[in-house]
Amino acid sequence: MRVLIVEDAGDTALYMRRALEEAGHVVDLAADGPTGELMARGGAFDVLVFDRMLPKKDGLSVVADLRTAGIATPVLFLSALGDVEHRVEGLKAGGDDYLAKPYAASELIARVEALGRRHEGGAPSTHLKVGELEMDLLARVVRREGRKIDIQPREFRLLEYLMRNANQVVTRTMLLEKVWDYHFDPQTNVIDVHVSRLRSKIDREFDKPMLHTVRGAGYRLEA
Amino acid sequence: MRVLIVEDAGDTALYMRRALEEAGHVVDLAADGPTGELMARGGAFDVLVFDRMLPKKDGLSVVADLRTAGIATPVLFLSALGDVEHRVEGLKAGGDDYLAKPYAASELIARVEALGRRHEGGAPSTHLKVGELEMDLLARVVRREGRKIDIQPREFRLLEYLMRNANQVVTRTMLLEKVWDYHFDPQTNVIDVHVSRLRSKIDREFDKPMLHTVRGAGYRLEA
DNA sequence: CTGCTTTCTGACAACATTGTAATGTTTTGG
DNA sequence: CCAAAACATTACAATGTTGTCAGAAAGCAG
Repeated sequence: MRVLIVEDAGDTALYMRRALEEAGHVVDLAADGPTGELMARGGAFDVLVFDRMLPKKDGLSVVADLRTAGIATPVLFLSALGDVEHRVEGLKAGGDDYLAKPYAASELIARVEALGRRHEGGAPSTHLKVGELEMDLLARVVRREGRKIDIQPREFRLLEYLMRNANQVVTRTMLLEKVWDYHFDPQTNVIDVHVSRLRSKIDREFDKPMLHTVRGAGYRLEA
Repeated sequence: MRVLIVEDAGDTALYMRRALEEAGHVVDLAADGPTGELMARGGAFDVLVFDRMLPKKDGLSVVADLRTAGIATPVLFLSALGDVEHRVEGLKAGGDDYLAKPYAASELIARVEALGRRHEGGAPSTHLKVGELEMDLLARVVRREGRKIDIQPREFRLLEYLMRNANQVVTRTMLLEKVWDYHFDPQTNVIDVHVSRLRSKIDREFDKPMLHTVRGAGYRLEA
Protein backbone atom coordinates (compact mmCIF):
# COMPACT_ATOMS: atom_id res chain seq x y z
CA MET A 1 0.00 0.00 0.00
CA ARG A 2 1.19 3.53 -0.74
CA VAL A 3 0.81 5.84 2.22
CA LEU A 4 1.43 9.56 2.54
CA ILE A 5 2.15 10.90 5.99
CA VAL A 6 1.74 14.63 6.54
CA GLU A 7 3.25 15.48 9.88
CA ASP A 8 5.47 18.35 11.01
CA ALA A 9 7.22 16.68 13.94
CA GLY A 10 10.14 15.03 12.19
CA ASP A 11 10.82 12.28 14.70
CA THR A 12 7.17 11.26 14.91
CA ALA A 13 7.00 11.13 11.14
CA LEU A 14 10.08 8.94 10.91
CA TYR A 15 8.75 6.64 13.60
CA MET A 16 5.47 6.18 11.74
CA ARG A 17 7.21 5.66 8.44
CA ARG A 18 9.37 2.95 9.92
CA ALA A 19 6.41 1.18 11.45
CA LEU A 20 4.46 1.22 8.20
CA GLU A 21 7.44 0.23 6.08
CA GLU A 22 8.09 -2.74 8.30
CA ALA A 23 4.50 -3.76 7.65
CA GLY A 24 5.33 -3.78 3.95
CA HIS A 25 4.01 -0.42 2.80
CA VAL A 26 5.56 2.33 0.73
CA VAL A 27 5.63 5.58 2.64
CA ASP A 28 6.12 9.19 1.58
CA LEU A 29 6.46 12.14 3.91
CA ALA A 30 5.41 15.76 3.79
CA ALA A 31 6.10 18.25 6.55
CA ASP A 32 3.47 20.94 6.01
CA GLY A 33 -0.05 21.39 4.70
CA PRO A 34 0.54 22.79 1.21
CA THR A 35 3.24 20.23 0.43
CA GLY A 36 1.00 17.45 1.65
CA GLU A 37 -1.87 18.68 -0.45
CA LEU A 38 0.28 18.86 -3.58
CA MET A 39 1.62 15.37 -3.09
CA ALA A 40 -1.82 13.98 -2.34
CA ARG A 41 -3.17 15.53 -5.51
CA GLY A 42 -0.39 14.24 -7.71
CA GLY A 43 0.63 10.93 -6.20
CA ALA A 44 -1.38 7.76 -6.37
CA PHE A 45 -1.72 7.03 -2.68
CA ASP A 46 -3.98 4.45 -1.12
CA VAL A 47 -4.20 6.17 2.24
CA LEU A 48 -3.36 9.63 3.55
CA VAL A 49 -2.38 10.17 7.17
CA PHE A 50 -2.79 13.77 8.31
CA ASP A 51 -1.78 15.45 11.49
CA ARG A 52 -4.56 17.85 12.47
CA MET A 53 -2.19 20.66 13.36
CA LEU A 54 0.13 21.54 10.54
CA PRO A 55 2.31 24.53 9.69
CA LYS A 56 1.05 26.92 7.00
CA LYS A 57 -2.24 25.15 6.37
CA ASP A 58 -4.29 23.17 8.83
CA GLY A 59 -4.90 19.47 8.21
CA LEU A 60 -8.65 19.95 8.27
CA SER A 61 -8.71 22.53 5.53
CA VAL A 62 -6.23 20.63 3.38
CA VAL A 63 -8.48 17.59 3.44
CA ALA A 64 -11.58 19.65 2.83
CA ASP A 65 -9.88 21.16 -0.22
CA LEU A 66 -8.80 17.76 -1.47
CA ARG A 67 -12.38 16.52 -1.25
CA THR A 68 -13.79 19.45 -3.17
CA ALA A 69 -11.09 18.83 -5.79
CA GLY A 70 -12.59 15.38 -6.20
CA ILE A 71 -9.80 13.42 -4.57
CA ALA A 72 -11.37 10.58 -2.64
CA THR A 73 -8.32 8.89 -1.16
CA PRO A 74 -9.19 7.79 2.38
CA VAL A 75 -7.76 9.95 5.16
CA LEU A 76 -6.76 9.05 8.68
CA PHE A 77 -6.48 12.00 11.04
CA LEU A 78 -4.02 12.01 13.91
CA SER A 79 -4.38 14.34 16.82
CA ALA A 80 -3.64 14.91 20.45
CA LEU A 81 -7.22 16.12 20.82
CA GLY A 82 -9.25 13.00 21.28
CA ASP A 83 -12.73 14.00 22.35
CA VAL A 84 -15.88 13.40 20.39
CA GLU A 85 -16.26 16.94 19.18
CA HIS A 86 -12.88 16.92 17.48
CA ARG A 87 -13.49 13.53 15.95
CA VAL A 88 -16.69 14.78 14.39
CA GLU A 89 -14.95 17.88 13.09
CA GLY A 90 -12.36 15.72 11.39
CA LEU A 91 -14.87 13.39 9.84
CA LYS A 92 -16.95 16.30 8.61
CA ALA A 93 -13.96 17.75 6.82
CA GLY A 94 -13.79 14.55 4.82
CA GLY A 95 -11.69 12.31 7.03
CA ASP A 96 -12.47 8.61 7.15
CA ASP A 97 -11.01 7.77 10.52
CA TYR A 98 -9.54 9.50 13.55
CA LEU A 99 -6.75 8.30 15.80
CA ALA A 100 -5.89 10.05 19.07
CA LYS A 101 -2.34 10.28 20.32
CA PRO A 102 -0.77 8.47 21.96
CA TYR A 103 -1.34 5.32 19.96
CA ALA A 104 0.49 2.05 19.41
CA ALA A 105 2.28 1.42 16.11
CA SER A 106 0.19 -1.71 15.63
CA GLU A 107 -2.97 0.34 15.91
CA LEU A 108 -1.76 2.79 13.30
CA ILE A 109 -0.91 -0.04 10.93
CA ALA A 110 -4.25 -1.73 11.48
CA ARG A 111 -6.22 1.43 10.78
CA VAL A 112 -4.22 2.35 7.71
CA GLU A 113 -4.71 -1.13 6.28
CA ALA A 114 -8.41 -1.08 7.06
CA LEU A 115 -8.83 2.21 5.23
CA GLY A 116 -6.85 0.97 2.26
CA ARG A 117 -8.92 -2.18 2.00
CA ARG A 118 -12.18 -0.33 2.19
CA HIS A 119 -11.37 1.64 -0.90
CA GLU A 120 -9.50 -0.79 -3.07
CA GLY A 121 -12.68 -2.56 -4.08
CA GLY A 122 -13.87 0.64 -5.69
CA ALA A 123 -14.05 0.87 -9.45
CA PRO A 124 -10.60 1.11 -11.02
CA SER A 125 -9.87 4.55 -12.34
CA THR A 126 -10.24 4.83 -16.07
CA HIS A 127 -8.94 8.33 -16.26
CA LEU A 128 -5.67 9.85 -15.11
CA LYS A 129 -4.95 13.51 -14.78
CA VAL A 130 -1.71 15.30 -13.95
CA GLY A 131 -1.98 19.03 -14.31
CA GLU A 132 -3.23 19.70 -17.81
CA LEU A 133 -2.24 16.27 -19.02
CA GLU A 134 -5.03 13.72 -19.22
CA MET A 135 -5.21 10.07 -20.13
CA ASP A 136 -8.29 8.01 -20.81
CA LEU A 137 -7.33 4.39 -20.18
CA LEU A 138 -10.40 2.99 -21.89
CA ALA A 139 -10.38 5.08 -25.04
CA ARG A 140 -6.56 5.00 -25.05
CA VAL A 141 -6.45 8.72 -25.69
CA VAL A 142 -4.03 11.29 -24.32
CA ARG A 143 -4.63 15.03 -24.22
CA ARG A 144 -2.67 18.01 -23.05
CA GLU A 145 -4.54 21.26 -22.63
CA GLY A 146 -7.37 19.65 -24.50
CA ARG A 147 -5.30 18.86 -27.59
CA LYS A 148 -5.25 15.21 -28.56
CA ILE A 149 -1.84 13.59 -28.73
CA ASP A 150 -1.11 10.53 -30.83
CA ILE A 151 0.80 8.02 -28.86
CA GLN A 152 2.25 4.56 -29.48
CA PRO A 153 1.43 1.56 -27.28
CA ARG A 154 4.76 1.46 -25.50
CA GLU A 155 4.75 5.20 -25.03
CA PHE A 156 1.28 4.85 -23.60
CA ARG A 157 2.42 2.38 -20.96
CA LEU A 158 5.41 4.54 -20.15
CA LEU A 159 3.28 7.65 -19.74
CA GLU A 160 0.69 5.77 -17.72
CA TYR A 161 3.34 4.68 -15.27
CA LEU A 162 4.79 8.17 -15.04
CA MET A 163 1.34 9.62 -14.45
CA ARG A 164 0.50 7.10 -11.76
CA ASN A 165 3.68 8.16 -10.02
CA ALA A 166 3.49 11.84 -10.82
CA ASN A 167 5.68 14.27 -8.90
CA GLN A 168 7.86 11.41 -7.84
CA VAL A 169 11.14 10.21 -9.17
CA VAL A 170 10.78 7.06 -11.21
CA THR A 171 13.99 5.09 -11.63
CA ARG A 172 15.13 3.29 -14.73
CA THR A 173 14.85 0.00 -12.92
CA MET A 174 11.21 0.72 -12.07
CA LEU A 175 10.49 1.52 -15.70
CA LEU A 176 12.19 -1.63 -16.95
CA GLU A 177 10.17 -3.71 -14.51
CA LYS A 178 6.80 -2.08 -14.93
CA VAL A 179 6.77 -0.88 -18.51
CA TRP A 180 8.97 -3.44 -20.23
CA ASP A 181 8.60 -6.41 -17.87
CA TYR A 182 12.36 -6.80 -17.99
CA HIS A 183 13.85 -8.10 -14.79
CA PHE A 184 17.41 -7.50 -15.88
CA ASP A 185 19.42 -4.70 -17.41
CA PRO A 186 19.09 -4.87 -21.20
CA GLN A 187 22.39 -2.99 -21.56
CA THR A 188 20.86 -0.65 -24.09
CA ASN A 189 19.27 2.75 -23.97
CA VAL A 190 15.68 1.72 -24.74
CA ILE A 191 14.41 3.89 -21.96
CA ASP A 192 16.29 6.98 -23.07
CA VAL A 193 14.93 6.60 -26.56
CA HIS A 194 11.35 6.17 -25.50
CA VAL A 195 11.53 8.99 -23.00
CA SER A 196 12.88 11.16 -25.76
CA ARG A 197 10.05 10.17 -28.10
CA LEU A 198 7.47 10.73 -25.40
CA ARG A 199 8.92 14.14 -24.62
CA SER A 200 8.73 15.19 -28.22
CA LYS A 201 5.01 14.46 -28.07
CA ILE A 202 3.90 15.75 -24.71
CA ASP A 203 6.35 18.61 -24.11
CA ARG A 204 7.53 19.98 -27.47
CA GLU A 205 4.83 22.38 -28.70
CA PHE A 206 3.99 23.34 -25.14
CA ASP A 207 5.41 26.06 -22.95
CA LYS A 208 6.29 24.23 -19.79
CA PRO A 209 7.98 20.86 -19.94
CA MET A 210 6.39 18.31 -17.60
CA LEU A 211 8.81 15.43 -17.99
CA HIS A 212 12.02 16.22 -16.12
CA THR A 213 15.17 14.18 -15.84
CA VAL A 214 16.63 13.72 -12.41
CA ARG A 215 20.26 13.16 -13.16
CA GLY A 216 21.61 9.97 -11.69
CA ALA A 217 18.19 8.94 -10.41
CA GLY A 218 15.61 8.74 -13.17
CA TYR A 219 12.68 10.84 -14.37
CA ARG A 220 9.85 12.78 -12.83
CA LEU A 221 6.58 13.90 -14.36
CA GLU A 222 5.50 17.17 -12.78
CA ALA A 223 2.12 18.82 -12.78
CA MET B 1 -27.65 7.25 -27.41
CA ARG B 2 -28.61 3.68 -28.32
CA VAL B 3 -32.31 3.07 -27.91
CA LEU B 4 -34.30 -0.13 -28.28
CA ILE B 5 -37.99 0.23 -29.06
CA VAL B 6 -40.19 -2.80 -28.42
CA GLU B 7 -43.54 -2.12 -30.00
CA ASP B 8 -45.84 -4.31 -32.05
CA ALA B 9 -47.67 -1.63 -34.01
CA GLY B 10 -45.35 -1.20 -36.99
CA ASP B 11 -46.32 2.33 -37.94
CA THR B 12 -46.04 3.61 -34.37
CA ALA B 13 -42.62 2.01 -34.07
CA LEU B 14 -41.40 3.61 -37.28
CA TYR B 15 -42.74 6.97 -36.21
CA MET B 16 -40.89 6.80 -32.91
CA ARG B 17 -37.73 5.59 -34.55
CA ARG B 18 -37.78 8.50 -36.94
CA ALA B 19 -38.32 11.01 -34.16
CA LEU B 20 -35.46 9.63 -32.09
CA GLU B 21 -33.12 9.29 -35.04
CA GLU B 22 -33.71 12.89 -35.98
CA ALA B 23 -32.67 13.76 -32.44
CA GLY B 24 -29.38 12.02 -33.11
CA HIS B 25 -29.91 8.62 -31.54
CA VAL B 26 -29.35 5.12 -32.81
CA VAL B 27 -32.53 3.11 -32.76
CA ASP B 28 -33.24 -0.62 -32.96
CA LEU B 29 -36.67 -2.16 -33.18
CA ALA B 30 -38.25 -5.34 -31.88
CA ALA B 31 -41.84 -6.33 -32.51
CA ASP B 32 -42.62 -8.74 -29.70
CA GLY B 33 -41.69 -9.49 -26.11
CA PRO B 34 -39.23 -12.36 -26.47
CA THR B 35 -37.34 -10.66 -29.30
CA GLY B 36 -37.17 -7.46 -27.30
CA GLU B 37 -35.88 -9.30 -24.27
CA LEU B 38 -33.18 -11.06 -26.27
CA MET B 39 -32.01 -7.84 -27.86
CA ALA B 40 -32.04 -6.01 -24.54
CA ARG B 41 -29.94 -8.74 -22.97
CA GLY B 42 -27.40 -8.80 -25.73
CA GLY B 43 -27.22 -5.27 -27.00
CA ALA B 44 -25.57 -2.37 -25.29
CA PHE B 45 -28.53 -0.02 -25.11
CA ASP B 46 -28.72 3.15 -23.10
CA VAL B 47 -32.50 3.20 -22.89
CA LEU B 48 -35.26 0.67 -23.55
CA VAL B 49 -38.70 1.78 -24.64
CA PHE B 50 -41.39 -0.87 -24.02
CA ASP B 51 -44.97 -0.95 -25.03
CA ARG B 52 -46.95 -2.41 -22.16
CA MET B 53 -49.03 -4.66 -24.36
CA LEU B 54 -46.93 -6.93 -26.49
CA PRO B 55 -47.56 -10.13 -28.45
CA LYS B 56 -46.28 -13.38 -26.93
CA LYS B 57 -44.93 -11.86 -23.74
CA ASP B 58 -46.20 -8.81 -21.92
CA GLY B 59 -43.95 -5.76 -21.55
CA LEU B 60 -44.26 -5.86 -17.79
CA SER B 61 -43.01 -9.42 -17.42
CA VAL B 62 -40.21 -8.92 -19.94
CA VAL B 63 -38.87 -6.02 -17.92
CA ALA B 64 -39.30 -7.88 -14.64
CA ASP B 65 -37.28 -10.75 -16.11
CA LEU B 66 -34.59 -8.40 -17.39
CA ARG B 67 -34.24 -6.92 -13.91
CA THR B 68 -33.90 -10.28 -12.22
CA ALA B 69 -31.29 -11.15 -14.84
CA GLY B 70 -29.31 -8.19 -13.58
CA ILE B 71 -29.85 -5.93 -16.56
CA ALA B 72 -30.23 -2.39 -15.25
CA THR B 73 -30.75 -0.46 -18.45
CA PRO B 74 -33.39 2.21 -17.81
CA VAL B 75 -36.84 1.47 -19.19
CA LEU B 76 -39.56 3.81 -20.40
CA PHE B 77 -43.01 2.26 -20.58
CA LEU B 78 -45.53 3.38 -23.15
CA SER B 79 -49.21 2.69 -22.75
CA ALA B 80 -52.68 3.82 -23.59
CA LEU B 81 -53.56 3.20 -19.97
CA GLY B 82 -52.56 6.34 -18.18
CA ASP B 83 -54.01 6.21 -14.70
CA VAL B 84 -52.03 6.13 -11.53
CA GLU B 85 -52.58 2.47 -10.84
CA HIS B 86 -51.06 1.41 -14.12
CA ARG B 87 -48.14 3.77 -13.73
CA VAL B 88 -47.34 2.22 -10.37
CA GLU B 89 -47.60 -1.26 -11.82
CA GLY B 90 -45.08 -0.35 -14.51
CA LEU B 91 -42.65 1.20 -12.09
CA LYS B 92 -42.91 -1.79 -9.77
CA ALA B 93 -41.98 -4.14 -12.57
CA GLY B 94 -38.71 -2.26 -12.88
CA GLY B 95 -39.63 0.57 -15.21
CA ASP B 96 -38.03 3.95 -14.69
CA ASP B 97 -40.60 6.14 -16.35
CA TYR B 98 -44.08 5.89 -17.82
CA LEU B 99 -45.52 7.76 -20.76
CA ALA B 100 -49.23 7.64 -21.63
CA LYS B 101 -50.44 7.72 -25.21
CA PRO B 102 -51.06 9.96 -26.97
CA TYR B 103 -47.82 11.84 -26.53
CA ALA B 104 -45.81 14.36 -28.55
CA ALA B 105 -42.58 13.25 -30.24
CA SER B 106 -40.72 15.95 -28.35
CA GLU B 107 -41.92 14.52 -25.07
CA LEU B 108 -40.73 11.06 -26.01
CA ILE B 109 -37.32 12.42 -26.94
CA ALA B 110 -37.04 14.44 -23.75
CA ARG B 111 -37.89 11.47 -21.54
CA VAL B 112 -35.58 9.09 -23.35
CA GLU B 113 -32.72 11.55 -23.05
CA ALA B 114 -33.44 12.15 -19.39
CA LEU B 115 -33.33 8.44 -18.66
CA GLY B 116 -30.13 8.03 -20.63
CA ARG B 117 -28.44 10.87 -18.78
CA ARG B 118 -29.43 9.55 -15.40
CA HIS B 119 -27.52 6.36 -16.00
CA GLU B 120 -24.56 7.45 -18.03
CA GLY B 121 -22.83 8.91 -14.98
CA GLY B 122 -22.30 5.39 -13.75
CA ALA B 123 -18.77 4.07 -13.95
CA PRO B 124 -17.92 2.84 -17.42
CA SER B 125 -17.56 -0.89 -17.50
CA THR B 126 -13.96 -1.99 -17.65
CA HIS B 127 -14.75 -5.63 -17.99
CA LEU B 128 -16.85 -7.50 -20.53
CA LYS B 129 -18.05 -11.04 -20.16
CA VAL B 130 -19.89 -13.24 -22.63
CA GLY B 131 -20.22 -16.79 -21.41
CA GLU B 132 -16.75 -18.01 -20.59
CA LEU B 133 -15.11 -15.30 -22.65
CA GLU B 134 -13.81 -12.32 -20.73
CA MET B 135 -12.20 -9.07 -21.69
CA ASP B 136 -10.48 -6.59 -19.41
CA LEU B 137 -10.56 -3.24 -21.17
CA LEU B 138 -8.00 -1.68 -18.88
CA ALA B 139 -5.43 -4.42 -18.85
CA ARG B 140 -6.20 -5.20 -22.50
CA VAL B 141 -6.35 -8.86 -21.74
CA VAL B 142 -8.69 -11.51 -23.14
CA ARG B 143 -9.37 -14.87 -21.53
CA ARG B 144 -11.51 -17.83 -22.41
CA GLU B 145 -12.16 -20.36 -19.67
CA GLY B 146 -9.43 -18.65 -17.72
CA ARG B 147 -6.79 -19.15 -20.37
CA LYS B 148 -5.14 -15.97 -21.58
CA ILE B 149 -5.40 -15.27 -25.28
CA ASP B 150 -2.93 -13.06 -27.13
CA ILE B 151 -4.72 -10.65 -29.32
CA GLN B 152 -3.77 -7.85 -31.73
CA PRO B 153 -5.10 -4.30 -31.40
CA ARG B 154 -7.50 -4.53 -34.31
CA GLU B 155 -8.68 -7.94 -33.24
CA PHE B 156 -9.24 -6.47 -29.80
CA ARG B 157 -11.51 -3.75 -31.15
CA LEU B 158 -13.35 -6.28 -33.26
CA LEU B 159 -13.90 -8.61 -30.35
CA GLU B 160 -14.91 -5.75 -28.07
CA TYR B 161 -17.61 -4.73 -30.51
CA LEU B 162 -18.81 -8.28 -30.90
CA MET B 163 -18.94 -8.71 -27.13
CA ARG B 164 -20.83 -5.47 -26.59
CA ASN B 165 -23.37 -6.76 -29.07
CA ALA B 166 -23.29 -10.38 -28.00
CA ASN B 167 -26.10 -12.65 -29.13
CA GLN B 168 -26.99 -10.16 -31.80
CA VAL B 169 -26.18 -10.16 -35.45
CA VAL B 170 -23.52 -7.64 -36.29
CA THR B 171 -23.42 -6.64 -39.93
CA ARG B 172 -20.34 -5.99 -42.01
CA THR B 173 -21.37 -2.37 -42.36
CA MET B 174 -21.55 -2.01 -38.58
CA LEU B 175 -18.09 -3.47 -38.24
CA LEU B 176 -16.63 -1.22 -40.90
CA GLU B 177 -18.11 1.81 -39.18
CA LYS B 178 -17.31 0.95 -35.59
CA VAL B 179 -14.12 -1.06 -35.78
CA TRP B 180 -12.43 0.42 -38.85
CA ASP B 181 -14.03 3.89 -38.92
CA TYR B 182 -14.62 3.36 -42.62
CA HIS B 183 -17.75 5.03 -43.91
CA PHE B 184 -17.60 3.36 -47.28
CA ASP B 185 -17.11 -0.12 -48.66
CA PRO B 186 -13.38 -0.80 -48.99
CA GLN B 187 -14.12 -3.42 -51.66
CA THR B 188 -11.80 -5.86 -49.97
CA ASN B 189 -12.22 -8.70 -47.54
CA VAL B 190 -10.58 -7.08 -44.52
CA ILE B 191 -13.39 -8.17 -42.30
CA ASP B 192 -13.32 -11.79 -43.41
CA VAL B 193 -9.62 -11.94 -42.76
CA HIS B 194 -9.81 -10.46 -39.30
CA VAL B 195 -12.79 -12.56 -38.32
CA SER B 196 -10.85 -15.58 -39.44
CA ARG B 197 -7.83 -14.59 -37.40
CA LEU B 198 -9.98 -13.85 -34.37
CA ARG B 199 -11.69 -17.21 -34.70
CA SER B 200 -8.43 -19.04 -34.80
CA LYS B 201 -7.64 -17.47 -31.45
CA ILE B 202 -10.87 -17.61 -29.51
CA ASP B 203 -12.53 -20.71 -30.98
CA ARG B 204 -9.83 -23.07 -32.23
CA GLU B 205 -8.56 -25.05 -29.23
CA PHE B 206 -11.98 -24.87 -27.60
CA ASP B 207 -14.91 -27.22 -27.89
CA LYS B 208 -17.77 -24.93 -28.70
CA PRO B 209 -17.32 -22.16 -31.24
CA MET B 210 -18.71 -18.83 -30.06
CA LEU B 211 -18.29 -16.76 -33.18
CA HIS B 212 -20.91 -17.78 -35.71
CA THR B 213 -21.49 -16.50 -39.20
CA VAL B 214 -24.99 -15.55 -40.16
CA ARG B 215 -24.99 -16.09 -43.85
CA GLY B 216 -26.10 -13.04 -45.78
CA ALA B 217 -26.30 -10.94 -42.64
CA GLY B 218 -23.03 -10.84 -40.72
CA TYR B 219 -21.68 -12.44 -37.56
CA ARG B 220 -22.91 -13.20 -34.09
CA LEU B 221 -20.99 -13.90 -30.92
CA GLU B 222 -22.91 -16.34 -28.77
CA ALA B 223 -22.52 -17.11 -25.10
C1' DC C 1 38.82 24.56 -18.82
C1' DT C 2 39.25 19.56 -19.47
C1' DG C 3 38.01 15.08 -19.39
C1' DC C 4 34.60 11.94 -17.83
C1' DT C 5 29.98 10.48 -17.37
C1' DT C 6 25.24 10.74 -18.28
C1' DT C 7 21.57 11.78 -21.16
C1' DC C 8 19.54 13.05 -25.73
C1' DT C 9 18.36 12.34 -30.47
C1' DG C 10 18.42 10.96 -35.32
C1' DA C 11 19.04 7.11 -38.43
C1' DC C 12 18.48 2.55 -39.23
C1' DA C 13 17.32 -2.35 -38.86
C1' DA C 14 14.40 -5.92 -36.99
C1' DC C 15 10.11 -7.14 -36.05
C1' DA C 16 4.96 -6.96 -35.66
C1' DT C 17 0.65 -5.67 -37.46
C1' DT C 18 -2.52 -4.78 -40.97
C1' DG C 19 -4.59 -4.92 -45.41
C1' DT C 20 -4.75 -7.09 -50.22
C1' DA C 21 -5.10 -10.64 -53.32
C1' DA C 22 -5.48 -15.27 -54.73
C1' DT C 23 -7.25 -19.67 -53.86
C1' DG C 24 -10.08 -23.03 -51.49
C1' DT C 25 -14.36 -24.29 -49.14
C1' DT C 26 -19.18 -24.25 -47.95
C1' DT C 27 -23.92 -23.06 -48.77
C1' DT C 28 -27.96 -22.28 -51.49
C1' DG C 29 -31.28 -22.09 -55.15
C1' DG C 30 -32.62 -23.95 -59.33
C1' DC D 1 -26.17 -32.15 -58.93
C1' DC D 2 -24.42 -27.84 -60.72
C1' DA D 3 -23.32 -23.13 -60.75
C1' DA D 4 -23.14 -19.00 -58.42
C1' DA D 5 -22.60 -16.58 -54.30
C1' DA D 6 -20.88 -16.11 -49.77
C1' DC D 7 -17.47 -17.00 -46.78
C1' DA D 8 -12.77 -18.94 -45.06
C1' DT D 9 -7.99 -19.35 -45.28
C1' DT D 10 -3.34 -18.79 -46.68
C1' DA D 11 0.45 -16.18 -48.42
C1' DC D 12 2.37 -11.94 -49.26
C1' DA D 13 3.21 -6.91 -49.44
C1' DA D 14 2.91 -2.44 -47.27
C1' DT D 15 3.05 -0.06 -43.36
C1' DG D 16 3.88 0.97 -38.41
C1' DT D 17 6.24 0.13 -34.23
C1' DT D 18 10.09 -0.97 -31.45
C1' DG D 19 14.78 -1.51 -30.18
C1' DT D 20 19.85 -0.71 -31.31
C1' DC D 21 23.54 1.99 -32.33
C1' DA D 22 26.42 5.98 -32.84
C1' DG D 23 27.41 10.55 -32.44
C1' DA D 24 26.03 15.04 -30.19
C1' DA D 25 24.85 17.61 -26.22
C1' DA D 26 24.67 18.55 -21.42
C1' DG D 27 26.12 18.16 -16.70
C1' DC D 28 29.70 17.51 -13.27
C1' DA D 29 34.24 16.99 -10.70
C1' DG D 30 38.76 18.21 -10.40
